[in-house]
This record gives sequence, C-alpha cells and structure tokens, in this order.
Amino acid sequence: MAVTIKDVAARAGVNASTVSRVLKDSSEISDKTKAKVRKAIDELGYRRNAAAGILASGKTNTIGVVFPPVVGKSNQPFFMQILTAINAEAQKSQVSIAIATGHETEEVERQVRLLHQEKRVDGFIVLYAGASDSVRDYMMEENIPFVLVGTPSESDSKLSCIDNDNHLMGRRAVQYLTGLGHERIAFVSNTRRGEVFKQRYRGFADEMDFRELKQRLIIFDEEELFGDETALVVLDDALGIKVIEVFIRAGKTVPKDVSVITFNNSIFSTLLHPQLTTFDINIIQLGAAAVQQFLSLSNKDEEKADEQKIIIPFELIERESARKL
Amino acid sequence: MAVTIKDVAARAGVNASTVSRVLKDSSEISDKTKAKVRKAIDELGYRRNAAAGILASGKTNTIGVVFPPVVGKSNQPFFMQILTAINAEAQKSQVSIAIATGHETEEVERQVRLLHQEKRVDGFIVLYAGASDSVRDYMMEENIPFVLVGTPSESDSKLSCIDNDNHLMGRRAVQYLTGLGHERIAFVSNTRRGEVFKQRYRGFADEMDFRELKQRLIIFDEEELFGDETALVVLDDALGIKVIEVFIRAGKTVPKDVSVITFNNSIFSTLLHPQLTTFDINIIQLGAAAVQQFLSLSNKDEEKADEQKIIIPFELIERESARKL
DNA sequence: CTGAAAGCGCTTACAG
DNA sequence: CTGAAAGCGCTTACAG
Repeated sequence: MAVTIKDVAARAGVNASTVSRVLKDSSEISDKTKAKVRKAIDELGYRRNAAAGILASGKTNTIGVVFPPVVGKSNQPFFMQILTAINAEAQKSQVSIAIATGHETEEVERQVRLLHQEKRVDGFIVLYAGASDSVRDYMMEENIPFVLVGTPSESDSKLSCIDNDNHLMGRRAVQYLTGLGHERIAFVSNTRRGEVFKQRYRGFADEMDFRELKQRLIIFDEEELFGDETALVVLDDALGIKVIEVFIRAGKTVPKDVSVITFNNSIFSTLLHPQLTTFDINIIQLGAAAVQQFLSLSNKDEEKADEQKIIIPFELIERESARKL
Repeated sequence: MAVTIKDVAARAGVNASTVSRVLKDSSEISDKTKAKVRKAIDELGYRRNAAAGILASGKTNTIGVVFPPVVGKSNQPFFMQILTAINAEAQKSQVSIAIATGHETEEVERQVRLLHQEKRVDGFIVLYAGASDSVRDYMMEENIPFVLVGTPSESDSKLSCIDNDNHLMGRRAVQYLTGLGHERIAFVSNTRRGEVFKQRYRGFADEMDFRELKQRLIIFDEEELFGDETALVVLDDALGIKVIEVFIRAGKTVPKDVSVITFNNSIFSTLLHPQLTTFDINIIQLGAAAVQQFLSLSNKDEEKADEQKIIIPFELIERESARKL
C-alpha cells in the first residue's frame, strides 16, 4: 500500500539495492543514477520504513534517554529542557529518542532492560549520576554504550561523562563576589549530599581558603541564615528564591543588605524580583554534547573506546541579586 | 547471535508460529503447549525483536507524544510530569513512546511527519490545543489517530480531547472564596489568550454573575493590582507567586490582607510561603486517560470512531494562601 | 558502478 | 490446536 523501495526502483529503472545505496548517499553510486533515483523518490513521495531498516541493518539509530527515578524533584525544568536539546541534536543525525522514566529505580531499570533487550535502542544517555546506580551497572555488565550527564563521585575513569565544571563554578562565584568587594561570604545548601553540591561547595571553599577568607556552610532550614555575611552563594535558583524570601520577611533587602548568587539559570531565576544573578549551565550544549559523544562512542570499535569527560562551559548571568558592597 | 523465536521453537519442539502465538497469549494454543513454550522462553532468556514484530505486523505499538513549540514557556513542569504519566500508562499496555519537540511549529511538524511517514508510530497524543494548529490539520488530513490534551476553542466535535473542566474550576474557585466570606473578588491573569484562561475566567465570571457579585479582570503588569478586593483568583501558580510578591513588597500580607487561590498545583505552589491554595489538575490521570483513549481509538474500526471529550476531575488543595475573611 | 539474492526475526492467513 | 509458508521492506555481502 505505501510506497516501498521497490516502487522507487521500478520507476527509476534500477535495482532496489541501488535505491538503498542512494538513500545512504553511498559514494559507490554514480551521480547520474543518484539523480535518477532521487527524482523517483520525490515523485513517489517515498519514505523509508524504519522497522525494516532496523531489522535488516541491526542498527536502531535510536538512543534511550534515562531519567532519574522520582521525577518529583523540584529541579524538573532541567529535564524537559535537556530532553528537547537532546532530541534537537539527535534529529540532525537522523537518530530517534526513546525514553525510560519511572518513580522507582526498579521501574526505570525494567524499562532500560526492555529497550535494550527488544533491540529498540543502540544505547543510552543517562541524565543523572548517582554515586552508585544499578542501571549503570547493568549497562556496564552488558557492554551497552552509554553516556552520563553529570559526574559520579567514584569517577570510574572508564565512564563517558558530560558535565559542567562545578568546582570551577564554585570558585568563580567567590571571585565574582570578592570582585564586588565582598569578603564575608557563606555557602547555602539544603543538602549535604550529591555530587553537584559537593563540587560547587568544594570550589567555593577552596577559593575562600586561597584568599584566606573565613568560610561557612549554612544548611537551609536547619541553621540560622542570618550572620555577618554580606554575600551568599546558594546551591541553586529554587533555593535562592527561598533564601531571598526569608530575608525579605525579616525586613532585609537583597541585594542591598546581602548579595546572592546562585546556579543553573532555571525558570526560577527570573520568576521574582530581585531576579537572580546566576550561572547558566548551558543545557543545550550539555544535551548536544551528550548526543555527539554517544554517537562517536557507539560508532567506534568497542575496543578503542576512548571514554572521556567533556566539560561544558558555563556563563555568569548578571541580574539583580548581587551588587557592589 | 541473539536468541530468536526459532531457537525457542526448537527447544520447545514446536513451530515458530506457535511460539509467536504463545507470545501474544493466543486463546488458540493449548495450555500444555503454552507452558512448554514459556519454559523454553525463560530458559533461553528470549526477548522479541521489536523491529521484526513491527515490520511483520504493521503495528508499531508506539505513540508519538507531541510537545508544544517554544518549550521555554514557564509552565514546563507540566510537560515532564505528563510525559512520565503517559509513559507509565503506556508501559502497562506494552506500548512505547516517541517524542516530537522543537522550538518552532515547523520543526515539530517536521518531526510529526517523519514519525508517521517512517511508520514509527501508530498515532499521537498532542499536549497542547491551540485554536488552530497545522500539526493537527496534518493529522486530520492524513487520517492519523490522535488525542488532544486540552480543548481547542473551535471545538471541532470530531476531536478526541482529554481535559479538566476549566470552566467549572473557575466557578468552584468563587464558591470556595464566597464560602470563606469573600465577596469582592477579582480574577488575575497575565494574558487574554488561550483556552485555559478563557474557560477559567468564564467560569469565574459566570459564578460571580450568578451570585450578583461585581467582577473584575486584572491583567498583571498592565493594570493596578490593588483594589478593594479581599480575594483574588489567579490564573496559575507561577503567576500566583508573583502576585503575592507584589503584595508583600507593598507591605501587605497574604492571606491576612487578601486571599489568593490559584490553579495547577505545580512545583511553584509549595515553593514559598504562604504556600498556595490551588486546584490540583491531576496530571497523572490526564496522562493515563490520554493513553487509554488513544488505544481505544486506534483499535476501533476507523468508522466507528466515537471521539469524545473526557473530563478529568480536579481537586482543591487547601494550603495557606486563602482564609476566612 | 550496479544487480541478484539471501536474510534480518517476526506475523498471519491458510490448511489440516 | 498446530504447522508450513509467504511476506513485511529493507540491507549488504558477493559477483561482475
């Protein structure tokens, strides 16, 4: 019923195998034949049948994107954005996206297994990087190519990671604030766990030490927010908004009484005033690089796998929440 | 290399076609044979090859999920949540999800075309419902089964829609506030467009009229927020937060000076204090119903298509932003 | 540079 | 209730 490669072949007066070669723009085919075949393709409105191609070639040309379990986390905007970025980049190379989501690890793992076992994907892009993760273990055991967005702590050097340099971001935050004249600076977090926290805080602490400045870590909702600090480095935008709210309720003003700088440049950063001065983590590049890395990884001989860590640049977005002392 | 249906057949001592029938639990096969075949399947760790099944059957068992262009909109959390809900429900019926996203309509449309033409999907779930939409037009022309989450205004009765009753939600907001003793109530929006706004506002206005109360529409950022109102019905949570911020900055208190009720129960609703009293729109059910509706639609004879509108119940979540006058 | 043929791993009438 | 066979629409050695 639908137009097949045979119809095109008949119309162009060639063999089906020739049409197939033209479709992948094989250099073996003469330009004349290519033109002839392409004409037939256009006239007939031919489209390749994805399933047939996959079955015959054994290549799915689709990447499974794995979301963290418990998507209820407040940092959701990130995931939709990176999914969009990944999909956009994948389109460029004619590859498709499948997804694995779920509320529990078991559910996600089940989906990952299914995608792989039913041969629906060539491999995965994993959108989280917990210290240890059964999904990742499975992929390593099965020798499935995959790429991580983030950096797990036990940085198994064999992993292929795409990430920002969170440590450097922490340092830069301090550098920016000291450049504004601040010296009494604290780091505010609502958690003591997670690589993102550890690295950003570590960077903050290292830079403060380097400048011989006294540094303090404040755990939000557990410890007193008010001290003698004139500036705060806050783990992310959503927390930044909360921190500022506390100050406002206490009759203080940001950035007049205290400057605040945060990370991520998410939708939270422009929700309220003062709008947040924050580091943009470049989600689009993060997604694009993940796809590119995956593609080069899976096209390579299994052996030559030169896994590596790819660092995506960040950028400080100066808005309203931080200013000269 | 991988285990195929033939391997299973050989081991179980039956024909491949029998294995295929057992896989879909055909009632034609005897229980004894089924047991035998299933044993072989387990022992061999067999998994069906998705592409082969799709090619042979012509059914992809996958649904394309279409996101609105310009995902940069602030209401993003909704999309990740409904994607998760859709995926969860789809899993139950062994169907997969493909996605179409993009920054412009053309890009989204291109992807939709591709998914359909390459026979990667059986149809679509469209996550938006603009008044007129070229993507939707394409699907209608091509007679592709699809389901809408939302309700387009020119409510072409032939469409299959899943939605909350936004008009009723608008009325309920008024009923709740009047129940709390409020009579001077305004509706706050940051737009005059979109079905969601129109229906929620319409419901608000109708109920106010019904109660012979004077009603007012305030467009945020264009018109003065402060009036003699004691309560505000706000289009969505994100706007609710902004509205409250304006009051706080003016030295007023919510809900002491003014009660606020919003819609969606998104992550914004519990971000700050006062936490928002808001209508939960039940995204999980929205997603599940969309999948179920799609499945019943596409399994049905093309003719008998009994498209319909499915209404998902909402629920008022009472938190801190509204109280007795 | 192009063709003929086998094959990818299923499904599904058709027989019996 | 089960089997044998054809076929889904491609890809890709193998020849020439």
